[in-house]
Amino acid sequence: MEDLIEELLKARKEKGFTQSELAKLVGLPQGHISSIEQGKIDIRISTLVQIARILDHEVMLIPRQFNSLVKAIIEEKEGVESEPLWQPDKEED
Amino acid sequence: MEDLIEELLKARKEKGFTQSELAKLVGLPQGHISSIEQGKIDIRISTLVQIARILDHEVMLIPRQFNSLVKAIIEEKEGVESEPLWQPDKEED
DNA sequence: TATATTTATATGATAGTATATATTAAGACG
DNA sequence: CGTCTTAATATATACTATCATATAAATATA
Repeated sequence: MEDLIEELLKARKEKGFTQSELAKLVGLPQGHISSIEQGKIDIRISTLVQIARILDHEVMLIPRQFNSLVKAIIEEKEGVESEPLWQPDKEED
Repeated sequence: MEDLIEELLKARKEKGFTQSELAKLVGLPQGHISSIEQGKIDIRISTLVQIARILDHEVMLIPRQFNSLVKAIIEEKEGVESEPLWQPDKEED
């Protein structure tokens, strides 16, 4: 859960936003961004989604079976050319 | 944001849990599950994460560029054999 | 030091949460 | 049919935490 917060912070820095800039874009007070990034509060979903969107991210529910695959994609862990990272489960009908 | 809630409901049904069963597993009152699934409240991250975990899901922040790919994987949209769904961006150093 | 920029804190209104209770739904059986 | 019982979902009220507004502290730069 703190991971999500860390990612928000990382994403903000990557986009070069200050807390105030992000706050204005999201429509929240800057103080909230501060509290959030310090892990002082347990924000609501709508707040998370709002911030994530401004930072070009989407909040998604990932079925556990796909966790590592999705993480690999996001972290762009390339290099493993030997076997495919993913192939569709044979479930046709 | 309501999508996330719908997915929680779908996941609960798929696992065959009642609201009470889920509530007990998560450690929340059943009434919360009810309110959540009715979309009456804007729950906190920790609550979302707790419920998701019990339902074998993980809450993740997906960079926008990977949205459709991740969705395709999750929805197991197989069949598109012609071109690869994903290949690593050439960013090797 | 003075000034500007960025981040952190304090306090009252709003909304999620905990506990308990009520409503609804479906079956069993006289 | 009627109502008894049990399971499943929904609501009511007190308590706690987020959120809004404002202010303070910290950091940097000249």
